[in-house]
Parts: sequence; structure tokens; C-alpha cells
Amino acid sequence: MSDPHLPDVLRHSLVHLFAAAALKIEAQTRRELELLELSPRLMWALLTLSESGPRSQRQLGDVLGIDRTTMVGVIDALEELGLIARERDPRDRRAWRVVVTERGEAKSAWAKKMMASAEALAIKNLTPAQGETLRKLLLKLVDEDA
Amino acid sequence: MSDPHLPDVLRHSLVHLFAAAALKIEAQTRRELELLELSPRLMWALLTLSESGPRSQRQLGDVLGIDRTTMVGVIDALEELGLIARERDPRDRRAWRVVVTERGEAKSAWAKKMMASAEALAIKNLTPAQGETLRKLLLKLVDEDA
DNA sequence: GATGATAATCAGCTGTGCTGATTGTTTTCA
DNA sequence: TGAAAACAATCAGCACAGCTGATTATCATC
Repeated sequence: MSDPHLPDVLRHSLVHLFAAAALKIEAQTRRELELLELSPRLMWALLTLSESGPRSQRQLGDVLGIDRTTMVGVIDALEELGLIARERDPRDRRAWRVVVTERGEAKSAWAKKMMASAEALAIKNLTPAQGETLRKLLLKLVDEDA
Repeated sequence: MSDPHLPDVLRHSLVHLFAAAALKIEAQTRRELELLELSPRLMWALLTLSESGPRSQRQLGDVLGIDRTTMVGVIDALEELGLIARERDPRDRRAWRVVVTERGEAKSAWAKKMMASAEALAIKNLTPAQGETLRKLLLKLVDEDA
């Protein structure tokens, strides 16, 4: 799904257009994330925790669509960076309560700003109005099924 | 990047919206491709060959963004299905000339129709006008850089 | 004609995600 | 109450995809 002379049937297909658009924004995001020393996945986990409050690893994985066994490593990494902490959940001592540290909250705030600016940069050849239209259409397309 | 209760910052982000939209259409496409007994990748290769004429494996890989060593297997698979044939290129006997067989052309025609119907189904909660707007915005977003 | 580049291929490395088993804890319900 | 089932987290090891590097045959250069 790349560039040089892909035939029009494919170049104009929605499958390709979405994939290419996603790629473009992800590339921009990834570049900025390197400055924050976070992988996209770590950022998603951190932001979700920061926005939705403490969760067990299992719950967080369900929300993010990450396998339970893979989640272990993600949380390990965030903990090593001092961005989250594992606390025993007193109401269910099988589970960890994953909480965001002060440092994690600060990083999360930065990440949110960074996402906004990366988006703006990635769609800069659209007018602001077009950008809004695009977002609205995508939300409608993605949100519900019929 | 999944569903149940992703926080709004992420749910409304373009990164997520594009990824989710791509996923939705890919799922639809993949379902229909199973009837054609093709993987997405094989379809892309076949359609590209059919649209753009015979190519060497290397050229085809460049167009599709597929590694030369991976390309070998793709062409093997298509050949086994009788959809393409390897001919020696008389002007450069190092390279294969990959040509689409009659059967491959027939399959390719089906695949094109299938793509159109999968797209239509995937965006059926948009009006036709909205669908066109979306495609136009995506093309503008993706095509050139500035 | 010798040197370096190029197309296709293959063996084997690497990274990512998963299955299945284990440990400790909770829930269920006989 | 206490035995059986369910469940959170973890780990070891498998499976798969994509790639690096080497090999063979051919071409281009000079």
C-alpha cells in the first residue's frame, strides 16, 4: 500500500485512502512522541488511565484491545518510566490498581497537546472547515452500526 | 485501539478515527475476499498487475510496498492459483515477467466489483453525497505534501 | 574480458502477539 | 462452611511475518 504508480482503482479506494491517511498521521505522531520518549502504545495506555481513572490491567487491556499477556509489559514499561504505579486493589487482591503518578499526569498533558499539534500538521493541506467536516464524517462512519 | 469506553480525547482523535475506519472497511473486504479465496495482499497484487500490465517482481513490490523477499511468496501463491504466470523477460533474463492469465483477469474483474460493494456496505450510514465528500477530502489529505 | 550492479531466491534471525500453564485470590452454591 | 469454579496477573515457549545477508544467474560499464 505505497505510492509510486499504484493504479487508480486502488489509489482511490477507501481501504487505501484510510490506510494512507492513518499512516500519515501516525508518522507525524510517532516523530513527536520520540521527544516524549513514549511509544504510541504507551501513550494510549497513559492517556486512557489519566482520562478514565485507575483500572486493573485487565480492564485497561480490554479498552485498548491489548492482550492480557502483552499488557504486563506495557505496564512494566510505564512503571519503569515512573509514569504509573501498581497498587494492590484492597477490594480484590488478585488485581493491580494501576494509577498515574504526578509525573505521569504531566507527561499525559504534554501528550495531549502533542497529539493536537501533530493532527494539525498532518492535515494542514485541508482548510479548518474541511478538517472539521472530515472529523464529523469519520465519527458518523465509525461510531454506530446499522 | 478498540471500543468499550475509550476516552473521548482518543476516540475523537484522527489517528483513532482513521484506524477504526480502515479496520471497518478491511473487515468488510476481507469477508468478501474469502469467497474469492484471496487474501487482501494477493488481491492487491493481482489488481495492480491487471491494471498496469506485466511487471517484474521487483517493480511490483516497489509499487505495493512489499519487500522483494516477501514478494516471492506472493507470486508463488498467485501462480499456484493459476491467476498469473511467470514468463522469462526476453530483454532481461534475470527478471520474471509476471503476467495475468485469463482466469486471473476474470478474478480481477470480480475483485473490483467486490471492492465497490464492500465499500458501499461499509459506509452505508453516510449519504452518497457524504461518501463522495469523504473520498474527496481524503484524496486531498493524502495525495500531495506541502 | 574483468568489475560492479541487479533480479530472484533461500536460509535463518528478529520482534510481536498469542496459547497454555501456574499462582494466588475471590465467588459460588451444595 | 468448605469444595469447586472463575478470574487477575504472570511467565515460558510457540507461531507468524517481515527482514538481513548470502547465493546464483544475468546484465551494464568501461
